[in-house]
Amino acid sequence: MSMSKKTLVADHLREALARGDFEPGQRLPGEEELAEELGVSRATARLGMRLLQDEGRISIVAGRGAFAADPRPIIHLATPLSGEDSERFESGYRAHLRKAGHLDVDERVKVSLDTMRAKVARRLGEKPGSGLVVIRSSNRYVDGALWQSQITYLPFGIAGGTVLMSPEHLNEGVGAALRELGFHEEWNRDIVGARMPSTSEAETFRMGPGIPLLLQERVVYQGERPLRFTVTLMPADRHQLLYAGGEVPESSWLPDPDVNVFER
Amino acid sequence: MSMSKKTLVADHLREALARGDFEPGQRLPGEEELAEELGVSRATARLGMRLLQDEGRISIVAGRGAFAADPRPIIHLATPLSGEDSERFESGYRAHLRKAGHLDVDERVKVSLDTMRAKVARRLGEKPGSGLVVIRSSNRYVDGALWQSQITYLPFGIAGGTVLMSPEHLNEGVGAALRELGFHEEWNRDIVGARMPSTSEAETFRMGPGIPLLLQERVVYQGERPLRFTVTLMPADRHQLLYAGGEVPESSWLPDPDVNVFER
DNA sequence: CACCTCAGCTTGTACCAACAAGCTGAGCGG
DNA sequence: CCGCTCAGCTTGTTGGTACAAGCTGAGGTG
Repeated sequence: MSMSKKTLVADHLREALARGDFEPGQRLPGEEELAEELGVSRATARLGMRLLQDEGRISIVAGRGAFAADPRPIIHLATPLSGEDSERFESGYRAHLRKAGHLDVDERVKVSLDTMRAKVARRLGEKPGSGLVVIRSSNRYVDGALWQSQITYLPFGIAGGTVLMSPEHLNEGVGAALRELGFHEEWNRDIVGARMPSTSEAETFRMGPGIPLLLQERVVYQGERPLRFTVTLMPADRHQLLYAGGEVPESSWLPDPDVNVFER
Repeated sequence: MSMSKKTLVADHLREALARGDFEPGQRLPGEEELAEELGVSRATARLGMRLLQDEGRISIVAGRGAFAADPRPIIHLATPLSGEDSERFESGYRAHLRKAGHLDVDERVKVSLDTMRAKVARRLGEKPGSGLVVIRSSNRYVDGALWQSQITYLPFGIAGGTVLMSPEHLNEGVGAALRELGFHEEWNRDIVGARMPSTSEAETFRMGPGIPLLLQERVVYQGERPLRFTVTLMPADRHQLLYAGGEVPESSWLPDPDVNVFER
């Protein structure tokens, strides 16, 4: 069984990467060079490199060349915390970003009002089409590129006419605002999945090919009543989610920055 | 700003799919047909279709054609449960698969003994290279294809010479076995991420291009002592993870089968 | 020194041609 | 009726050519 030539090209590069011939971020041989070295046409070399790109191992930039991938995911604490814990982590999150060399962190919040789409109505336990939802979209930008996109849907019966409808007066976050309004976020259900981004999503997140999108959906309840529904989109090479469960010792909450599911 | 032709091909198909012109699983026009219809070469039509494939929206099969994607993820309850709850869910998981029409469910367990790799040692809080680990790899097959792959690492000091080293006598699962040995799985830390599969991973899971791999790493502790480290690999079009947190009402544990983060 | 332009390198797009390989179903033979 | 073979359709691979477009740095201009 002989492999196809493009597979040989891909294997050649994969092995070189596994051997450590190239530091993360370092430039690899170009299409022309690789084609000559392995005795294939430029088209074939290109297809082989594309395989590596689709595996997320290299990043190809038009006009510059191919570079060894350098994923540095940031671990998010996804387990819901009580008030002061959540603040402690929030500051930790920004600090974590700063420590990784990302100084330019910006958050933009937009609030709008709309009728419920079918999916949102189902999550919030309402009849589709009928009610209104307050939609809070919060986009975090790091170094000018979209880092994380979050959309929170709140039933109008809960958020209508309250502080939750003004983007400015919400420094404490949605959870704290709900608490002040007399609601209690008692429990939540998260669903985590992944899919490839559409071309437009890949653009706004500035994701190269071969990078999946991590999706988190959270519905927060008080008893049987849904308080909010939050959808979070994150490029998977920059985000990983931490869930702690059971009787977690006080000292073990914070994530270990070295933990990373990409490591082999 | 005029788009490239392959982008036009991709847009043409994307819109047709969004319009609902094609049922999930239905065959789309082929490369040749599409090329003629849009006045481009077969090579260009091919590139355009590949974009859609990379987005996970269509699935291309050699010799047959392209088909509208039909993701039907199964929701896994990822929140650790106490004894009887976990059994209730385990049966629910199989039932869920059966309900989705997957009758051929098989699980193969292999056990081996090895020295610790650096990563495993770090998670289990041991010195790298020194200790031994018991490695339990459990692969679940559905309809003949690998559905989920799980590797559990147990320190030799815990699992060595016990029932955990024999694949057969472990119907109750690793958690129950640890309990019988006098250990208590008090709390855990999960990290969830996603990346694209390597070509070999894509083969064993029978994943088409454009489908990411969902990764879950779990370390289970008793106090400060790590009891086990489990890595789970799952194709993201067939798996989504459910995490419940806070004071969850008794009646709300089971996942709603209609919940699906892919729905727009 | 600051700014701009542009040559030259690299990847991106597009087309053509030819053959290989995978899949299905019609049709033949037992 | 069952099973096998094979024609015919569809995608996969490879080579070739040509030009477009993105990026960088050298070098000129003010």
